[in-house]
Amino acid sequence: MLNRYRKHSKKRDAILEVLKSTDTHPGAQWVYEKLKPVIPYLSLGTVYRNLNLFREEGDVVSLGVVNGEERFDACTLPHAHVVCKVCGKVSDLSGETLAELLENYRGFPKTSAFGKAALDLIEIHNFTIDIRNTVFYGLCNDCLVK
Amino acid sequence: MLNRYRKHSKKRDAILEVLKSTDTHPGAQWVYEKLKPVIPYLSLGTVYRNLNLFREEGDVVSLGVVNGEERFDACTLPHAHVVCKVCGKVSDLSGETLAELLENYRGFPKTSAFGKAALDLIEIHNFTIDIRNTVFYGLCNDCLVK
DNA sequence: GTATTTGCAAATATTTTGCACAAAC
DNA sequence: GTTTGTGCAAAATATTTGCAAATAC
Repeated sequence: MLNRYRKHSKKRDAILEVLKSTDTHPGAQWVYEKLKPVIPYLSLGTVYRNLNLFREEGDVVSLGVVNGEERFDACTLPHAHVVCKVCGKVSDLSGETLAELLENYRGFPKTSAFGKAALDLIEIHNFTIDIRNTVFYGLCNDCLVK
Repeated sequence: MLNRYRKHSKKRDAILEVLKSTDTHPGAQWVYEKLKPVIPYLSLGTVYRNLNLFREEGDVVSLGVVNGEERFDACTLPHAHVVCKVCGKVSDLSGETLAELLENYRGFPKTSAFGKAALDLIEIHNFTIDIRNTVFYGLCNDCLVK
């Protein structure tokens, strides 16, 4: 898409595109299985290499390892995530909801545009937090009733 | 310690003890290396098996995978964590600080004893969150200045 | 004596890497 | 034509598991 990469590659385009087409926050295997029927000469290694490239370039955000597999989000707007410990489902936490969580955090400037998702770094406990990598773990409603 | 396990084991005791003795939120390898000089006939598999047992029994909390390694906390009082993306350092987030974060979350009962760390499950976005597994990712001050 | 725990090594699962070939520019 | 990207297989890494021997009760 953008020309930040050294050379153009159809497979790289396809990998980013399929990531952007979903809100399931998938891992490498999912991307591979989704693309393999369309791009027969695709290898899993290429998916891994490009996912890492995207992360380094800031085109995707890693949500960490869920059930042994690293999960990614191609939406890089500042937002946190909630992860179900049982089924591994990952859902977005809207900037507005997060703002409600954080707007009264001591030291956080009340006048900031956080509620408008304009800020993604906050100071907390001597850590500079990237809110996009912040994960709340718990149980989704489906797994809770079981 | 407690008799919830089927049979007593000195090695199991030692593994839980060394976990409780530190605030570094270590992984299996760290526990193994710490104990190996003291308990020569200790195998890494035993550490893994007991860590999983502790987690199932609720004696330790998993903080998820940091730099490819699962990290644990033997303090099971409700508290969240902040993790440095670069060096992997894990720090505790006190119940009071977390309460500041959450006390104005819409729908969260203002009268609850959350600030006293008496509550560790919160409802958010259709997820029931276990705050002990909640992780804020970012940069610690040491890594930020570099 | 029976059931559980452990050492050890092999198996598993995910991700990374080396290298020859292909594609991009 | 040089540089970058990819397929493929092997390697690396963390964790789990099978099984016989050891330990707990």
